[in-house]
Amino acid sequence: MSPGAASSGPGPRRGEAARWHAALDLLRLVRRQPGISRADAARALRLSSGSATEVTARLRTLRLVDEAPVAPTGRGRPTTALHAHPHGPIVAVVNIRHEDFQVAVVDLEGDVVEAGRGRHSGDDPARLVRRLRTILDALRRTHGDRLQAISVAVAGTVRHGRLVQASTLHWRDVDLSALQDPDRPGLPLLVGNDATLAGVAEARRGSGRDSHTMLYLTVEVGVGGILVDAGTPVSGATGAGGEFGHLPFGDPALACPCGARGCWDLDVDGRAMARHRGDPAPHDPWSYAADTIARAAGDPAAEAAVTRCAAALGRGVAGLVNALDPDGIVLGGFAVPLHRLAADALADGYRSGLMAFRRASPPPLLPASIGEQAPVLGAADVAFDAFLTDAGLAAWTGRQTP
Amino acid sequence: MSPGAASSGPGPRRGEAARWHAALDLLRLVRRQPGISRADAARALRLSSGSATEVTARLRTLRLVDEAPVAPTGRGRPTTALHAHPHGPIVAVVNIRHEDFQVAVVDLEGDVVEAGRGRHSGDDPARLVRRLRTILDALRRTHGDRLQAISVAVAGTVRHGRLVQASTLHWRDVDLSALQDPDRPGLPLLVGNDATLAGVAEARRGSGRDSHTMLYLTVEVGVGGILVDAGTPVSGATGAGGEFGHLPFGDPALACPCGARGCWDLDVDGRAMARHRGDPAPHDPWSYAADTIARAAGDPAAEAAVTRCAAALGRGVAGLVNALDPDGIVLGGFAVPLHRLAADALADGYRSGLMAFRRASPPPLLPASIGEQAPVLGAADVAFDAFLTDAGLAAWTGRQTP
DNA sequence: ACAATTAAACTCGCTACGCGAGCATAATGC
DNA sequence: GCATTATGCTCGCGTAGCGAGTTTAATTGT
Repeated sequence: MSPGAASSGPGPRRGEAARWHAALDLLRLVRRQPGISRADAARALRLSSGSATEVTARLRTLRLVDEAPVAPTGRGRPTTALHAHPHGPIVAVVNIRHEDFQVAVVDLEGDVVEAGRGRHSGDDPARLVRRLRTILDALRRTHGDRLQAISVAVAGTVRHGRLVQASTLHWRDVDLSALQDPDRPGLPLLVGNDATLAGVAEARRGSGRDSHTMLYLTVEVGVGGILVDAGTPVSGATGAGGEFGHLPFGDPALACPCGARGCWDLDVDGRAMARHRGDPAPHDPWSYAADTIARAAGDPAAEAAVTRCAAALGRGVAGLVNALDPDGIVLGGFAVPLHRLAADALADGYRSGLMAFRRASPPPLLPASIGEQAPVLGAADVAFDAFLTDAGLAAWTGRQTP
Repeated sequence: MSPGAASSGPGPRRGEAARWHAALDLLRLVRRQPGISRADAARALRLSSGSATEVTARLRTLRLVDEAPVAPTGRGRPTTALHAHPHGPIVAVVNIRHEDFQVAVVDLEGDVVEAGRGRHSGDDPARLVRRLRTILDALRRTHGDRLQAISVAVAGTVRHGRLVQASTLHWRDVDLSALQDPDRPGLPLLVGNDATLAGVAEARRGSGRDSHTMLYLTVEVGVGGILVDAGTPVSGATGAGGEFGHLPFGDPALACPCGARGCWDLDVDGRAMARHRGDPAPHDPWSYAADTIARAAGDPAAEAAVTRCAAALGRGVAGLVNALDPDGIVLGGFAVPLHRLAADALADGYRSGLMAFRRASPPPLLPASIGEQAPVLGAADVAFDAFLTDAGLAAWTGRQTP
């Protein structure tokens, strides 16, 4: 595959696309910096003031951006602030987690305009899918044509939009295409791994904001994450990239439920803590890890288990830094308390695992800053990435795509 | 960092850029498919025949493309084949290896129009740099303004265009910016790791041609490589990505010269073979590996050493597939004979290290198909990537970049 | 040999984007 | 109140790309 391949597939023709080029750039900018002034936007996009007038006027009548007066800051004619239009495009987001789910409606600015949640038993994926369909149908009815995509984050491995493995959910090979709306067959349905999407959100809006290449790592049951390069997740050919927990950093004698041996997963989560404390393998490694971390302050065995996991985490992170060369590492899930409670062990494992030339200025380890909403915001981000293209805008403006 | 960031830096203004958009796309297409017919190109770029006429005419007068008549294949007016212009832009490429170097001049099509090579003692990087400067100066004099970039591939770790570590060359922190031409200070100088650039060439023109996300791995002294996603190398924040050999897949008791422990490097190359054969650590692991591989046919100890290295290679590849999700793996260097001589051991290590859901259709292991020229062609590829931009084209057409 | 057919290149008027220059407007500062 | 400053608006101009019609160079059939 080569970059710069011309789109020979369906989509608007060249001239059409060129005409909307500046408009697209402006929308992307507004999404990245909501409330940016029109004057600043014109400078950033290198548009003349005449063109800026023309483009914003066009986008206003299309209900894509809204212009609000802004309190004057200095001399000169005051400018206006650009925002998502109150009746502009929105995406519906679902985040399927271990025992519950979140639903949200997000606008172009990344604002959550509507949010809900619910619990699920987890034993019947088909039932959950039906339930989510009902909720999404209701959203479609209230929001109508404003809805431009459905984006799903799920706690499991996703390939080509299919959930192929979800160990914490005890699901295998669940087809989520039933979430598609039959009344709007063209409506894009995007499916992604929750850690991948959380990483996207952290890279664009969270602790990874200033990194060019950010490595996101989260420990729950095992290790998940993603490398986000210039805002784009490196999720491989099928979308299943980022399963860093199944790199063989650990003891080859230990078999992983994934089918391989010596997986890093087994060295950093509740299962590792149980081994270190001499307990049998826990049924619920997540709760076991939470419990061990809670006890670490007073209980020496728990503290030692936490320390050993932190060291294993640090060593693995160092290996990934050697291989992938990020300039920022963002930690989520249990990696945050591991980092807090055993900073020295983690830093030692990290430093000593780095190639010597990297030790002068190793990339910083930062705790995630978005929290529970991260997968939701990341899912909205990738959905708007897909919308803010020639084809997506063509659909909104009513132009047909041949 | 977010994608779609508008270029607020220097470069041609928007209107200028838009005007050359189709021309750029056509040049990129000609580079990817030299000799493509004008009619096919117009279809691929979705240009009307009128626009195609206009664009090609413009590019012809600018000495960027050349049109040659083509033997008619069927009915209808025969079309013309698009090629790099014989007086069009070229890049100078240098590949610095262990004991020798290659120099080449490559055109837009990827054809090597001039090639040379030389040996170097390796003990004095400054002397080599001076020598290369002389050669590059001569190239500049013969080719004049046709020269659009200098692109350097080097057998070592590169960060921000600086060579920070080259263990086989026994160099540390060499500044290659002296290769810059003082008479043409604007001439871009690009520096990259040789395995990274070989991976780019394999992904675009070699065995990885049909992969979307290709993992390139080469064994020489240690393991190098790169993940190439949609033609773009994922080389991290500073350009030092792809050092997969320094992932801790191996025995933590073994110290690696890089400063870390348990590096994969130590399990797959000549050093590993020496351990397995009970020999002391070789001074020249490359030659030791070559020798062991040569003996593997008859010598059981050598054969066993090769088999163990192949198994270690397979296990590591599986881990990388789990983490990065490529759809094609291209093997270079000693990985090719390891794969040939111990196919079963490699395949067993590979299969058993994969997550279960990947085993149904694991990405294929393919030998590299370009060979020695791969770093040179890859270096030319990235140089032309940089040239085929608004700014690069502006420089060629004589427009000034504000 | 000479049409008929076919695919591609060329010509030309049309539309719309973005530019730039000039003008209008709304704030600050003296 | 008036100069200053930053911004938005108007309008003529240049150019890309389209599309429809025309021309050209090959094959295919009689």
